[in-house]
Amino acid sequence: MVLGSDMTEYNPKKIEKKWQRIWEKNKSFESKSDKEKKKFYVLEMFPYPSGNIHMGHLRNYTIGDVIARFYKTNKYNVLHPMGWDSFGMPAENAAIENKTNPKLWTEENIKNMRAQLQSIGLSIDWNREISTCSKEYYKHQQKIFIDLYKKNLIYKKDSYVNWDPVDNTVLANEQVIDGKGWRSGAIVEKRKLSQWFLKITAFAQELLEDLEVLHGWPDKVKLMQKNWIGLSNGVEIKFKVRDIDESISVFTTRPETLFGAAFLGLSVEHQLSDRLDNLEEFKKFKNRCLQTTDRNIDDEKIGFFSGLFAEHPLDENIKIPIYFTNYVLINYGTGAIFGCPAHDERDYEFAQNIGIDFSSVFKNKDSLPYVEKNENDIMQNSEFLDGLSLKEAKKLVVSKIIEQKKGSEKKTYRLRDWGISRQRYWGCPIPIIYSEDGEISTIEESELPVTLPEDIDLSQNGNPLDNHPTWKFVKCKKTNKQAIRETDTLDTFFDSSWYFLRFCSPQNDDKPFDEIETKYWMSVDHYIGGVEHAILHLLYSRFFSRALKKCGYDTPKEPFKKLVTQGMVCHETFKTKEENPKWVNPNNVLTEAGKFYTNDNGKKIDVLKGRSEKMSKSKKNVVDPDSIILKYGADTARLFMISDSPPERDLEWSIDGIKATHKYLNKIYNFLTSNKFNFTTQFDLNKNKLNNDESILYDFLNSVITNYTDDIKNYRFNNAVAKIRELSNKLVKQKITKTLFDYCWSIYLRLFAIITPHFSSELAETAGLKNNLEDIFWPEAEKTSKINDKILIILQVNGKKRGSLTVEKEMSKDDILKILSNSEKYSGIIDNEIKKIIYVPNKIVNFVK
RNA sequence: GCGAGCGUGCUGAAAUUGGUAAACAGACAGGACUUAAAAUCCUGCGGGUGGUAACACCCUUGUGGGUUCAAGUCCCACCGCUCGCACCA
Repeated sequence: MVLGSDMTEYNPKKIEKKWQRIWEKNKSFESKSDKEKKKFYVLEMFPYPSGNIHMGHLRNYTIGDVIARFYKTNKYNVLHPMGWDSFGMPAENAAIENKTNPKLWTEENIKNMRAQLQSIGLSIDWNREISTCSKEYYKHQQKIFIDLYKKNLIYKKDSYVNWDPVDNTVLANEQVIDGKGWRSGAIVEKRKLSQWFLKITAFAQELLEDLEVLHGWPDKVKLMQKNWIGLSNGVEIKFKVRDIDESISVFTTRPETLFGAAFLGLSVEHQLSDRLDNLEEFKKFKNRCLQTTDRNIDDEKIGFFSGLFAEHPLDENIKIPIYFTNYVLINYGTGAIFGCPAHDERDYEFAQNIGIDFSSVFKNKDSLPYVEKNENDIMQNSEFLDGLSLKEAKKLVVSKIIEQKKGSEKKTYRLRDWGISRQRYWGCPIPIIYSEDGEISTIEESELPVTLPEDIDLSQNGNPLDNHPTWKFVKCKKTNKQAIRETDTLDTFFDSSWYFLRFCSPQNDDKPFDEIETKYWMSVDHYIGGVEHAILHLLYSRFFSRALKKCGYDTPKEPFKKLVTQGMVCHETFKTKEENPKWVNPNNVLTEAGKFYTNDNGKKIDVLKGRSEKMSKSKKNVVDPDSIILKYGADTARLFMISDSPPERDLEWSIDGIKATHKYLNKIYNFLTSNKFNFTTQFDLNKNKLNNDESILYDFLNSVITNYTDDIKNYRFNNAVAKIRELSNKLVKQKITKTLFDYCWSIYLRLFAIITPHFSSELAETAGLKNNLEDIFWPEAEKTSKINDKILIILQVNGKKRGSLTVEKEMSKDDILKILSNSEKYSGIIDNEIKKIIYVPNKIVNFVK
């Protein structure tokens, strides 16, 4: 294209730097609490500083930024901070690999990623930046730990963990692959360790019930949390063990089948198993059960007879054998069940394996196992219940059990307490010491933080804090006795369960957060992040808010008012055709005659196109956002990220899409620099002076403002982009009066600025705007703007379109019929065969024949 | 196995409370400009029938049924895909 004399070329690199500097200099995005102003807290889930931002970050932060900028121009006091979830294993692993220190590695990464995020042009208040691995952050976290401990919301208990015998460390479930340690390859054992737990189950009911209040959350996420908490209503029943002074409690949701009990099944981790622990046979059995790390539904159900019998709670003459089994979970209910093989598939399978007799307790239901629950089924083989319906039997059994003090009604949750101990170095130290006499005490508040030692040796096996020559040895200040520090560190989910509170007063040295500030800013109005955090992080954060409240902090119960879960960024994948196919980077794939191949040192190798999958290093389909921003600019990248797919859906990455997006910005930039216009916020022309086409355009402009605003508010960014492109397509093509031209393009830039801020700011400045674009109030649509009062009515016969008619708005049915009968084209529609005419004003006339 | 969601052109998608299906894009094809290419601009782009043509008509939202004047949208069944949980007593 020949450049016009006045035209300047679109140079994103130059203008993006320029505007980022201006925003920084003007402190455009710093937020101060201003009680007079309405606040808006936009937060994206903070990143783990792995070294480089990826497309998922780019998408996440673009979405958040559009919202933050939208509310800012709508004159809200916006809080839009950023920080780093900077503790965690990757740093430790990288440190071992690169022979460096996790702290240095993390700090390097943060520096790099901060620069990358800044190059996107995000409207972030960088003054509020926090990092969870900094002393200034974890000092307060240790205080929170102590507060929770004092309120009995943190406790220590023995629990079985995944233990890697080679690396001498505990592994998280996701680090155990096929029963082996992900790094060492050693077979993972279950080992009993004393671990710290957070009592999240104390809030199970509340966390469940309050889901109903979360109107701004996707139903899907709420349902996932509901299922995760997993409430079931049932009865806890005590079975007396014969000959010894013990009883076993079991939980059941089907008390009406109590006379179908053929055995008691106990987890090998049930405390009663201690009695058999010196039996060599049993030890073997127990180990076998414990070794299967991921207890699989396909595992054969095995049992070990305890030698003991229980009494039936409602008939002491019935003797029930007690078995230890591998299919009863210690973590659910009481770790013991009564087995009813006739009416439970698992118990049925077990009874078959062991050879236990059983019979149906429902009349005419002899095809076993019969697991349906039909309220009208009639009982049999159940003593005093015989002849009653299931419904009646249930009621009667429960009342008898309660009456005879053999048990009570109970709610049970699937949710378990949250284990927060990690035998790792790179995490927040737990502020606890153990004196020589075994007493556990918390560190004095004045002595916080307990800092991590920097001179550590990561090359040894096991917990580096435990291995450190001096760190753990201390003297108890209170008793002057020798003591040892807790060497476990906290799970990083602990770090991220309250960071959104810290953002409200990130520099406060005295307290985790200043309650005047949190009172103003909390809750987070919009929280945006990946759906993979639907359960853990979000549930933990909800729990923390409640737990902190119990500790006397003034926090809202629900931290996140509205939750937006964005989809993944996907990209096409290619594989070689070998027997063990290798992934091939799409950039290295060429096409020829509809076939795909790649070049390997001059050799052509055929490859197969796979389906589009989430970008990942292992599938070699990653595209680095940095390179895209460098080549096409941040505005192109931002616009592409939100143009095509709605946020909650997966986004298909396409370089053609990026190119086309860039082409569009280029086109508008060139057009507006060669067709000079003056930026204006006012339309000072008598609307009656507009010609017909112009008044249609003016109406359209107002409809764009309305719809675009609505779309942005509701995260329909792809629709918003479609509207604004429609507007610019019209404006580029149509010849219009200068005043209207100026006004329309000014509106365009104001609307578009939240998506492409550098681009819009630059063009607005070129057009003579002296202030900052983001300080101008969001445009408002003129509600009375319908200069053009015509409307399109669709004509249908039997619901099928037969034509259309342009009429005055709100025209009556009779008037429309009159027009139709006078019309040459449509008079034929109206004949004697019409049975009925359906008229929907301003929309449709349907003739039913 | 249980629970949830989704199936619309070659592709990403759009379609307020049921009311013009395919907006806005991408890919592709043709044309203009050019020695040529790139860039840019213009045109076409779900399928079919008839017509030289403007145009007219028919079909089309995974499959089959239903409700309704009217169904992509609501209801039932089936098929397919995706996600979450998974021995939860």
